[in-house]
Amino acid sequence: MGSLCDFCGDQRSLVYCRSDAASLCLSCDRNVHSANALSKRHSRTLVCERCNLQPAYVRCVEEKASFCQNCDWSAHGTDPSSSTHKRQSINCYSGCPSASELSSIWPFFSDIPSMGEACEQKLGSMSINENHDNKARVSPESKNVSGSAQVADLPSKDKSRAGKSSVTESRAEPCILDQPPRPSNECMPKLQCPGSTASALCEDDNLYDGFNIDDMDLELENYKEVFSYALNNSEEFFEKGGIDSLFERKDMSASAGDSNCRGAIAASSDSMLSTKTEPILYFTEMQSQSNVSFSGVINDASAGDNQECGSASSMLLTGEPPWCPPCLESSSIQSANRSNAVMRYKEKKKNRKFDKKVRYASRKARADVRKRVKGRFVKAGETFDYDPLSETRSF
DNA sequence: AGTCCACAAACGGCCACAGCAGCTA
DNA sequence: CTTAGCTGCTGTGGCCGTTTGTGGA
Repeated sequence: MGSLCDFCGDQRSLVYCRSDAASLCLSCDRNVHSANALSKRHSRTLVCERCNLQPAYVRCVEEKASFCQNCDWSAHGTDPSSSTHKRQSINCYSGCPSASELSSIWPFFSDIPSMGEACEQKLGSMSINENHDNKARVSPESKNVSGSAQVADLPSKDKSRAGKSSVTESRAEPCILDQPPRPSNECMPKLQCPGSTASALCEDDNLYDGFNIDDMDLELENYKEVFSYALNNSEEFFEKGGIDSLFERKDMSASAGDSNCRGAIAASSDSMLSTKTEPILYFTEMQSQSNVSFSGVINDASAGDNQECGSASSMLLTGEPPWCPPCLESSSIQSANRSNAVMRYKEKKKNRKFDKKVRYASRKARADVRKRVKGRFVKAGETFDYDPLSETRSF
């Protein structure tokens, strides 16, 4: 039996929203995410059926269960008998898909206990198109299944920019191994997947082991093009949850990959507009995510066990590029949304903890007892103004 | 609307030295 | 091939100067 819905506390939670860091039942999922344009962008996926805490990224055909990366590893990574289980990547979705649309996303949809039934009851008559009654919003939201269409809608200047970018060049083949390719469908909710690059990474148990700064540097030209937008349009960037999304993704990357990277990223998380490392990461994010949204139906394997990359998905995976023209909403709604977004960003930033990881405890132990002068280490035996042990001053 | 100022927060450098990797004899 | 010795690099925490961000006048 799974955990209960974080919203109603009554029904069993079935889907996980990374942006909200919440597990929801289908009914609440729809209620919550049909509230406004921003929430519609939230990327959701199935909740892990083992831990019921993390978003699932893979489904085991044999066990008919969805797993987050951690649980997948514990279930399949260590047991030779189960390691051969056939597994399918699980797609993310946004908007408010109907039951049939969910079935399209997840072929195993009806296998999920109580899912199909609940869905038919609660979502049967629903369609994602309902949520786009405002035609002004249709272009980026509901009509968007293939990212390339978005690119085509871009103003000429941005179009050329996008065209030059490797982002558009990397669109393409569906990357799901086990799932049959599906035709593009305008009624389908947006499917958010990381594309071939990211999925390849995630199919590997050593997530981001291949994380290579040098490789990214090769894309510096593109990075500049893309990142310059964030510099010039920082407010809109924030409105779309950009910084948070970026940070969370970076955090994931670092923790999953190189611990050295983590410190650098965490230390400079609030100055992303002024450092080199982060825009590179941002570009990488843009690139990999764009692969997804531009290629239509792809897996969301990049999510992996990353609990925190959800916002990245919510912003970038929706297929709406940061340079996308704003919707034709009333200015008051936009203003309110922006205020809310900025407020949420500040709140999250405030609560965020950069738990520095000490790699060498022995060095830390020494540093903790080392005498100092104005914070600087001094040679043994020399006068000091601060002794961590006695917290006294020698002069 | 644009400019200036004050304040707060964040950032980066500095220091000594144990431990580690790589190299040579 | 193994071992010892050497060299160069890394990382550790607190302080401080500089830079950046923010809000009010």
